[in-house]
Amino acid sequence: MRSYGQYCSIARALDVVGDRWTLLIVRELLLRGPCRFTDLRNGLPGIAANLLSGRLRELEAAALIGREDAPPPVATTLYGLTEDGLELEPVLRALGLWGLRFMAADRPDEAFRAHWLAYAPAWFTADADPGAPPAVIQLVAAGEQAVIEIGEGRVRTRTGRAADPDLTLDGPPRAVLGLLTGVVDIGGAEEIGLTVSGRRELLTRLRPAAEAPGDAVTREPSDPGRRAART
Amino acid sequence: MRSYGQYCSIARALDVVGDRWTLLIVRELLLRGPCRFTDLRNGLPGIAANLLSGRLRELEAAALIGREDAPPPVATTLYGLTEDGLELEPVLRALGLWGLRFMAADRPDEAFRAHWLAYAPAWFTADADPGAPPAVIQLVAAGEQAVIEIGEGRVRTRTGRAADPDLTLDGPPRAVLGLLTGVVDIGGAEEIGLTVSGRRELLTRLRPAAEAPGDAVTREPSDPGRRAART
DNA sequence: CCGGATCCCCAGGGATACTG
DNA sequence: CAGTATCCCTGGGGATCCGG
Repeated sequence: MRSYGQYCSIARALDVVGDRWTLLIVRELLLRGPCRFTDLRNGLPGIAANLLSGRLRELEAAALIGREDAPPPVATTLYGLTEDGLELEPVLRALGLWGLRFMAADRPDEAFRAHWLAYAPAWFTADADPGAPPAVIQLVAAGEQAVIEIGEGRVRTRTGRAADPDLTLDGPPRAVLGLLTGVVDIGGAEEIGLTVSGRRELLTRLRPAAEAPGDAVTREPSDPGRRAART
Repeated sequence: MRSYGQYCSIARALDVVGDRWTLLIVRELLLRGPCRFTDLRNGLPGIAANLLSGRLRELEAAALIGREDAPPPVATTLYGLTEDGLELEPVLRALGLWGLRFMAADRPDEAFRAHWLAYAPAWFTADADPGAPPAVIQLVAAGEQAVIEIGEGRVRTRTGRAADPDLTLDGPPRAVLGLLTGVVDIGGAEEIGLTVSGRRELLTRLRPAAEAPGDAVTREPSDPGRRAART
């Protein structure tokens, strides 16, 4: 990316990760761990191969990712985040939290992947009843599957199926994710195709981070910049 | 921006603010409050006028900014952030914090503005001794001036001059900001041209957020995505 | 099949000039 | 002051092709 030429940490950060696709590549590596070229391509539907290869080179030059040769059984090169790259997680969290507000809009032909189904509840919900016994929720959306495990105040997720879930949510992505992240209520979710089976009351245990008091969205009273004099 | 076509809140957020210059426009409005076209242009050195006008139209369409007609004494239109736009602050904070690591590199011909000098200590430092009496630090860098006011556990800043500062820091931007944000130590800062006059011990009271334990950079033990199965 | 490289085309960005 | 208009050119999208 052409540099903005501004001595400001936001501008300098964007000099490095402001290019199109760059933050989404970091998202993939953050959510899935070290990936092969093809894994990345599959997790980034719409990216051109030359662009991906170019970005990987740039990211390696900036030391945000590293290239490791996998041992014999795999025998291919894996791309993984370096420490600097991993530290972009707060940026992606903040961006993803802010982006929740757009998840209610219906855009039928968007791509969808299981690990996107998994990270959203892990990042944007909390266990509202830490003392309660562990519970397992199965998610199914657009053919992709993920599992939520709530317990000990944590919300953990993984892709795939659970052996014996306490609750199963099945429906279009925006019904499943919309309900979990709080942009749609349960009535609205069922109206747009959500199927709920099992212990419904578990839903009240998952507290969406969006719009909740005291979370990252809430700004603190001190707002330094706004007070900046006009010279 | 062309949509990424992915049903993921990060991708959808980038559909809206991922375009070149867009987040920097939001930065300006966040730091300075409602601005005129010319103020924005001045705070965004390097942007082309047509591009700025186009972005403002897009941001207005996305309801991140609003256009208000200022009362007679000004008699011009002001651009200001809406609630949705203001809520991008955590994103810019995270990005700016991550970008601090690049602030040590010397790029002599970068542009610099007083309000960038002001926001960095306000966002990225804390009062290490909340019980101590209030103090005022004058910053001067590349002809731009800002003031830090520490007191009651808060770090507030504004552009301009202070009447009677307890400490004055003067030097190239990367010496002043590098020292305050912790990417350079005081010895290194003086080597690259920092002049310190007044009560030096005040510097120990400003604790940089970067690399400090328990701050936003530190990832929590649960790392959901990394555990995602490979299908 | 994996990991790219090459080519062509076009939209979006940069610089400058101009106008209400 | 607040933009618009124009031109040029880079960088991204899409397809195809190639070596391992």
